Amino acid sequence: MPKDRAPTRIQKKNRAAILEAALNVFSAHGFRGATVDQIAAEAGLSKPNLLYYFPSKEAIHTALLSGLLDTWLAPLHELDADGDPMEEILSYIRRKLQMSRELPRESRLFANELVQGAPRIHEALSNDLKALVDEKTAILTQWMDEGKIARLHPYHLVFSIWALTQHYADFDVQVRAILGDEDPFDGAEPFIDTLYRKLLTP
Amino acid sequence: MPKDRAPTRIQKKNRAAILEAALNVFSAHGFRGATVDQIAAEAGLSKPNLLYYFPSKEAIHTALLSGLLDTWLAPLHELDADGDPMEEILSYIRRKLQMSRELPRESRLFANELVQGAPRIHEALSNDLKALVDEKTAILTQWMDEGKIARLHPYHLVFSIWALTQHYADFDVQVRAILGDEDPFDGAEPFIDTLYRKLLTP
DNA sequence: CGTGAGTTTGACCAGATGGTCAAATCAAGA
DNA sequence: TCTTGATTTGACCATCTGGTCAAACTCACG
Repeated sequence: MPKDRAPTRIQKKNRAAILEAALNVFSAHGFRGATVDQIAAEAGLSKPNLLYYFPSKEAIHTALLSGLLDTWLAPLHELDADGDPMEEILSYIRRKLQMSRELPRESRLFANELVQGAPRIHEALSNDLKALVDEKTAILTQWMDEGKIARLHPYHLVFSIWALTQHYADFDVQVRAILGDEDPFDGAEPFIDTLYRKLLTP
Repeated sequence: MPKDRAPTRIQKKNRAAILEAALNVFSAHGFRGATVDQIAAEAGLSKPNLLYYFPSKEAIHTALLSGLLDTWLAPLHELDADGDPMEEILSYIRRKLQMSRELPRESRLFANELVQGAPRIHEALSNDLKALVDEKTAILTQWMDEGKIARLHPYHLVFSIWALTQHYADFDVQVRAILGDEDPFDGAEPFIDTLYRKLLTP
């Protein structure tokens, strides 16, 4: 195991390569379906060498998830209580949809974990995520109280945004099987935009 | 392997027990994460005995998926071109949501498969599912042409229904982590109902 | 009851998989 | 250049896992 001094050039490069490879493999096969050999091969390292940088498969997975959680929640963080309500929400949705488009592996990584009961991130859900959502739904509720947007169950409003945007990354195969050559996101963006404009208009 | 005559009493009982156990295990851990021993134990059989009824793990999975596909698509099948457009769509949505509530294991079984690229049901998606969706979106399009419901991209309308309803089964842990004790479906039903009333009203 | 088909199982196997270790190789600063 | 810590690897191990098989047991029916 590398000592915990300042990471060397090689350590930086290899750790990054491992996490990148792990993202590919874990998002495509889930934790149990991924093998250390596969990750090592994809990172261009031998298995013992990979295990020199991370003590176990579990450790790689954990590092990956916790490293990406911030990225994943960033769009919601940006929701600003002082902005225009409709614009704030719609641009949150656009950011979420863009993440599904540009970071589908990350979306599927979390989806895999969640579908199987989130054994490894249950804590983060009940703490960080819950806190963030509570903070932001308070803003939504205030906007509703002020009559700026339609009154709706704020938690379910958030769930609906997650569901509609992440669906395109998580169930990509299904979407494409039905749409054929059409780009999913070309149609999704205006559709979702229209949906929320109608829904949120008081 | 049992001969393919009329199945005996014991064959019926054991096959059913195996599929029930397999549904539990596959939906909770995915194909790769499930073990034959686990399924056998949960079905109350020894592993060799289980493999007397199904030739392989793969075969159990396939039997399960193809057996459930009809159930899974039934709500959409019922969408009736001759009914009242708004009522037809809303009751389709209610049926879908009810399935998420009552058959969450089935939902997660498919979710697991889809998130990982649907290696085992890709064909069914491109054939059966695609055909059914095409048939039903034709009805939706006609209703739009007649001005009975708002004009929207019909495929994305269907995707949105799947996303919003299945989200509650597939990502149950996350939803519950945020809602706490509140029953997810109590809030989801009126929310989704309101959403589609607003969205579909021309 | 006898019998043959249907059912069940303990013992076993081969390959996959996560992980270890000592030895070899490499890199960078003194 | 030399030394020392960082890096890499081949060989290896224990366990898990899907699957096999022959022998034993059970059941239904004549």
